[in-house]
Amino acid sequence: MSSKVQPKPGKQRILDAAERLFARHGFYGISIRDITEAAGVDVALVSYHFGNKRELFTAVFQRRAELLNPERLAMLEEVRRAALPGVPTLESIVNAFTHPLLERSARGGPGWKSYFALVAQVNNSPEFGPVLMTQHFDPLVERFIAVLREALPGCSAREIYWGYQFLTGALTLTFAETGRIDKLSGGLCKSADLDSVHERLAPFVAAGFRALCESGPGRPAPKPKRPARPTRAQSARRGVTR
Amino acid sequence: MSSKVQPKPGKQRILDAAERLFARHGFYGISIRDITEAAGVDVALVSYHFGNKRELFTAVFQRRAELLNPERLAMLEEVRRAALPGVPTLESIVNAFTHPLLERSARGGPGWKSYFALVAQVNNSPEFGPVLMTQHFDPLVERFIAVLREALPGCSAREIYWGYQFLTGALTLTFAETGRIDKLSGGLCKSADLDSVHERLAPFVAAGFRALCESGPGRPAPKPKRPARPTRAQSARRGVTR
DNA sequence: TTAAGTATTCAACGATCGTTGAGGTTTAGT
DNA sequence: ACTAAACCTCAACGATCGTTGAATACTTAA
Repeated sequence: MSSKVQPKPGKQRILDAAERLFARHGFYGISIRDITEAAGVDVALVSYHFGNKRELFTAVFQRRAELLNPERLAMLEEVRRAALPGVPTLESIVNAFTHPLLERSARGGPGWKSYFALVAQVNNSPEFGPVLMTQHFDPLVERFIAVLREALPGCSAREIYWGYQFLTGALTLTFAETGRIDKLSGGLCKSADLDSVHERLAPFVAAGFRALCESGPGRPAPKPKRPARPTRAQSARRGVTR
Repeated sequence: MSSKVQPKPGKQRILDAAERLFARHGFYGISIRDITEAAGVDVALVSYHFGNKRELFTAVFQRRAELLNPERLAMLEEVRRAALPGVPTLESIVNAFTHPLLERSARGGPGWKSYFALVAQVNNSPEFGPVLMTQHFDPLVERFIAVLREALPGCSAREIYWGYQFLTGALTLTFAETGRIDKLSGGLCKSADLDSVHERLAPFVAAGFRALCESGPGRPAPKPKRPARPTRAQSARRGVTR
């Protein structure tokens, strides 16, 4: 035949369709038949190529993580190297963590957008999050946190772990691109405008880290030791003006 | 009979079981039979009380939102009133937004924990997020953002909307309680330790808001107008040390 | 006590679910 | 051209899905 109807092989077509549909409706919200019909292949191909539905899910999750993490790691080490003999700025560290993601989400094509939306759902899922996120991202995150600790030498590890938690929460909700901020802002902000996120996320998170680490070496003033001069956090808890 | 086997009526038993199971496995990950078996009632009761599965889902989502939002709104107005004739601190505003949630998640019982985990999943879902979050939380959020704009008079609305996006992302991932931070930190941080979150989230987010709004009245330096004195965000984007 | 209305159970419907075994087609090596 | 492996289709399996109509139990008010 001179021209093939389906240029891509079935395995990739399945991965692409599964990525798009899983991202929208979750693992249980999409059937194997939904995926294979969207991919234009037979139902049995999923079992043939991936074993079962669950393994297809992890294959989708793994495919782009393997492309992403080496680049993020290299960028982190480059940031670290360029700062020698000092330590890199918080902004540059956070940027190394988020830039490869936001860049591909903005200009990497629809597959990347779907992938990050899928990561957002998985990250907030008690069922899949602990398994998949840990499996595919933990080594990278541990290295990232180690560099953060270098950049914040006086800061306790707990503050940094919580800061990372806030960072990844903000980042993944952005990736979900639910369009909610579009409605809330009356069109002023757009979920798909990842460049706007790119400009704002690193300064936001870096300032948050600094605020966490300014509160003290160990705990951030859990109980008021000096009632005459309350910290900002304590004032906030009582609803006091500044 | 002297003692009834099931003290609660079936409708509430269904809501409780659905809340717990939907929070863990999502809307499609749980069948009506899973729910009714956990509740100890017949399958047909879901259709009788709620119409269909989807309406049960929204009923679960709505039940505690109705209890929560008036309290959050009242706390926000109280914070605002106490600050007159000035404006409340960012910390106190964020606290009014998060305290009623974190307090109930920490000490409100297992039902509340499940509920917030469900909200976390819905918030990051392209399918359910725009519908349910908008429907049940938008009026509250709009009021919250209006007060934020009062507290940040020189700040553009876009910065505040993006800041709110980062806030709600960090908050909902915390509510998901996937246990991932427990593993990452080697037990140093605990997902269920909402008091630790409570101490840190408001300072983190408030500092982030200030950083966003310091970058300029309109846009936060999207293109370098003065290359001789780059902003922190631009340095971060290039991976430059400080 | 009776009647009305609400709450719950029972049994079953058609549809769709994930998976599989057998068989057919295409590709690659020799 | 032959073979073996890889790729894909077809048809069907049993299980489970959401939903429903009819029948039963319980509660409430007259």
